[in-house]
Amino acid sequence: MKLSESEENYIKSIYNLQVKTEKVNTNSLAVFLNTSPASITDMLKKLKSKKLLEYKKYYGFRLNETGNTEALKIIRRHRLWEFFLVAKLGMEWEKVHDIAEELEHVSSPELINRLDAYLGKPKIDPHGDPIPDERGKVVLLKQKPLKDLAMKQNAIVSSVSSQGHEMMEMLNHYGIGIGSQIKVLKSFEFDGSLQIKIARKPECIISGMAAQNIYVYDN
Amino acid sequence: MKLSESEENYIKSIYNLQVKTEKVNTNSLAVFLNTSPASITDMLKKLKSKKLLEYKKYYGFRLNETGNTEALKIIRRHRLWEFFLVAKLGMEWEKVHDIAEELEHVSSPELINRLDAYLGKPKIDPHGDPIPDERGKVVLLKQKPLKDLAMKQNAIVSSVSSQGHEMMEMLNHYGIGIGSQIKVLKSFEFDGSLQIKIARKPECIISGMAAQNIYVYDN
DNA sequence: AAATAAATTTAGACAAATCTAAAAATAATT
DNA sequence: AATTATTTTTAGATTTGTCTAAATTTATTT
Ligand SMILES: [Mn+2]
Ligand SMILES: [Mn+2]
Ligand SMILES: [Mn+2]
Ligand SMILES: [Mn+2]
Repeated sequence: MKLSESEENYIKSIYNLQVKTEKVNTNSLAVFLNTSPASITDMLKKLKSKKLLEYKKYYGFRLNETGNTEALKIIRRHRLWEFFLVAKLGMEWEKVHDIAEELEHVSSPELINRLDAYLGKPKIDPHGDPIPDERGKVVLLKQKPLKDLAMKQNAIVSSVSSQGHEMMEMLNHYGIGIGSQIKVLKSFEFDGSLQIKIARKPECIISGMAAQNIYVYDN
Repeated sequence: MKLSESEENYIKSIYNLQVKTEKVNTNSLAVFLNTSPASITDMLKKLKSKKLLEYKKYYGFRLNETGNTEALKIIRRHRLWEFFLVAKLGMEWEKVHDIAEELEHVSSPELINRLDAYLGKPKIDPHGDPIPDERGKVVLLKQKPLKDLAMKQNAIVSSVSSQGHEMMEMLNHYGIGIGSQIKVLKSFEFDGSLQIKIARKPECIISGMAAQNIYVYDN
């Protein structure tokens, strides 16, 4: 299926919103894509006519099987490029998203499969998100927000839900990265803040908001 | 200067045509880009208004200094990606052009400079064409068509003017590649065909047309 | 120097992707 | 159950890049 760059961006965004909500609605996609709701409706019509999604007017929409497959291809490209940019070109974690946002639209299957092999068929991207394989299969980590981690339990930082510059800055400050060993020492009920220990780093305290946006898996 | 993908394709094509002719004309660019002459005129107006070229109606056009600089940036990206695809991903010479045609439009300077460094700041692309450096400087080889090479003179194949599948097939058949050592043993005036010797390959005869499209430099 | 041919530009149309403002449908309150 | 608020869709424009067909300009022949 040949898709325009815009169509691809919409499909990928719908996929990402779908993870959280059953049905996606016009306004949330408009906010996510930073466009007007009218533009969303226009594109929904097109995607529906291309049989990529289920869409009942006024009642939200959702990718169908075909749409999902397409979304996973785009996400695969996006995350492989992010991996490349960090692992091979040594770019910073926070800068790679925007570049991958463009690279993901170059859609030669041979290119992507060779890139995949060249990178050693990586399973997770620099933000800790899983990279779909050639058949569109993703290995989901059993991760949870740091705030739900049991006290004194050893865990590994697996991903962060916000991947912008601000998050990066904070993580760098605390010396937290994807793969860091982490343990919660104390939790303050008042504001949800946590006292934590990162392996080979001094103890520190992070906010409840941070604790909600950092994901870990049990070790 | 922020340029659309189309504008970039036009600029790059004009640059490439300029190498051969003093002024570029509407029809040749239309043929080159496989579009209608009317579309060319439309785009020329836009590029002129963006002060990227000199254009006198009915009398042809030419990139100005700014246009040239932009063209060289696009060509740099194109050729670096081609180099990457062949050198790192092991793709074939004939397949990389179309992919680079898309990759070249991803225009993060940091990306390109890191890619350049990662590749070891290569000077020529897989087709033998020079890669402009960060400042837009190109090192031009003193090359000439094989048909103009003196008899029995040792030379190196430096580039080929046609880079499609057909050329690739023929070169592969004869065992000719960029960098091959070559010598002309005999020239047949009747049709311009040449008897040649490639280092470590059997002698063979190539057509006058081939001899015109394979470039070499003296050794 | 006309007449004819070739190249180029203009006029007008169209598809894609977006927008704003107005209308319509659905949801939430009183 | 009305009224009000929110969400979503439609109507109508706009920009970009393209096209065909007609008009215009330049080049080439006779
Ligand atoms: Mn994108
Ligand atoms: Mn990512
Ligand atoms: Mn291109
Ligand atoms: Mn090349």
